[in-house]
Amino acid sequence: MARTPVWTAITTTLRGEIAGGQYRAGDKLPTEAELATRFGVNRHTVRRALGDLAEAGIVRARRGAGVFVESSPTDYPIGRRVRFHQNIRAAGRTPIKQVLRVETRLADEVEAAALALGKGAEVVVYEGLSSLSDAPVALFTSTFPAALLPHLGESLAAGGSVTEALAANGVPDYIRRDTRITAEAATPTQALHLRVREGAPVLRTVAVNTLLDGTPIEYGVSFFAGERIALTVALDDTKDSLD
Amino acid sequence: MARTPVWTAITTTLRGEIAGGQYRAGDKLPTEAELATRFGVNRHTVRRALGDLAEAGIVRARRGAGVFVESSPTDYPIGRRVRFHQNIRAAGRTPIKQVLRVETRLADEVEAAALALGKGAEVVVYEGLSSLSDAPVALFTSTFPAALLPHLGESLAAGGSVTEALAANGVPDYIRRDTRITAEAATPTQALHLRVREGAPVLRTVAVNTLLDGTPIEYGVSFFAGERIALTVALDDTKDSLD
DNA sequence: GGCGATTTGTCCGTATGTATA
DNA sequence: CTATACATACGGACAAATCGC
Repeated sequence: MARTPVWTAITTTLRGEIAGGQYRAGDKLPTEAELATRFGVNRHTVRRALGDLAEAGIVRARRGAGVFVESSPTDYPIGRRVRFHQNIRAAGRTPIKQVLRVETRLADEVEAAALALGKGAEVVVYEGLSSLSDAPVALFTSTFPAALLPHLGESLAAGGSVTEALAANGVPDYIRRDTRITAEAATPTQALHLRVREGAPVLRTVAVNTLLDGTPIEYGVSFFAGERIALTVALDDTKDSLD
Repeated sequence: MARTPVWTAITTTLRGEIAGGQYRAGDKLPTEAELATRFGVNRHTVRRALGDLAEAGIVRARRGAGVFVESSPTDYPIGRRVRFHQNIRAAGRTPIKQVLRVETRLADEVEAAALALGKGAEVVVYEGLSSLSDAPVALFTSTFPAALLPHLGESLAAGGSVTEALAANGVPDYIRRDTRITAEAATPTQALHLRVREGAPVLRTVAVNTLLDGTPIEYGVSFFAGERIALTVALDDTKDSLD
């Protein structure tokens, strides 16, 4: 059995702590000596791990100063009215949306169930890739009931945001009903689009958006590059019922 | 470059769709012929993939009837007042909590910042493993301010739930402030505890729980077996401000 | 219960690329 | 370099189990 080298474990641990938000962009990591003590290894072993992170552009070492976090994952808030573009622009970065496919076809069983459609109903399917400053972060597939939104396809193909396309089709507002989040290994196709290695961890979110009256309007499955994006669940401004 | 076999990709895709909730336990998958058409491969190739899922106990084939989902991931709701034990018991399953370590020590920088503590403050650290019907699902580390909860360590070591231990120490209620979710590859240690293969996708959640007045009371980092657990964010009963 | 359509299980064979001796 | 073995992938045929009418 091939044991994993110690430095690999250290790399993974530190990468995880940066991804998890313990250390944010600009933060200074503990000194090499401190890390060596913490992991119970020699300072050279820590350096091997830090070297890997530096090569990957995650940290940068400055002689005499310390090792600093270069890039930490982008926060992607999940909430009732989350809109990808608005959120990201608010964070001062430039979002890019690339349309991979827009088509109208019959709903499969899963889609029909999620959108509360009958058998044989048509859906508009929108597949795309969201990027941030040249780094792809999310691969998404959104499904809309074609009957409610007859001209949505053309609006989406134009390349704007989903919110805009929906607004142009008479849906001024919508809310997120629920979201399921799982972690998976990237398939080859996902790896290609998200520019991660095959088998790298990705976040899958499955969500249903509804009109204010509860009518399902969008069924979306998204895959996020797990180590570049942190989904945040903000529950600050909410009140819910008892336990 | 070693190409990945087609059947592997199909296995991963189907496993993901089951994990993502498209197909729930008891559901019937599309027929082999339908899947073959969908993926554009021969029926035998689909069978190879289904065979793998069957061997892993994820699906079960019944001749003449179809292929049915055997096990789908457990829902783990994230909300303001989420308690692991209560939730799971509500789902009719038996939760087990295993104490790996309870200690009191000085807070490191990250912990101090999260709990709004000064330098040199002491914290109670509780590390454990949550299981469900013999299957480990979450590896967690919770950190509490020792000053506010002087006897928490003993309560936790007794093995009850965190909610109970906090209640016994004068904290009748607490709420979750925010949660960050990322996907990572399992380290060897995590893989061992969660009984997944090394490098398997895990969900990392970082959360801060506070008293009703906003005082941070718990800083927790948990790792979930990504393909056995689906974090669900229910936003049904909430109202939040504008966009 | 019977019958036919559907669906999985098993067997035959063919071809191709890759790793190994 | 050749021979062999193995995994991948496709195609077809038929048996056996299941389900709906």
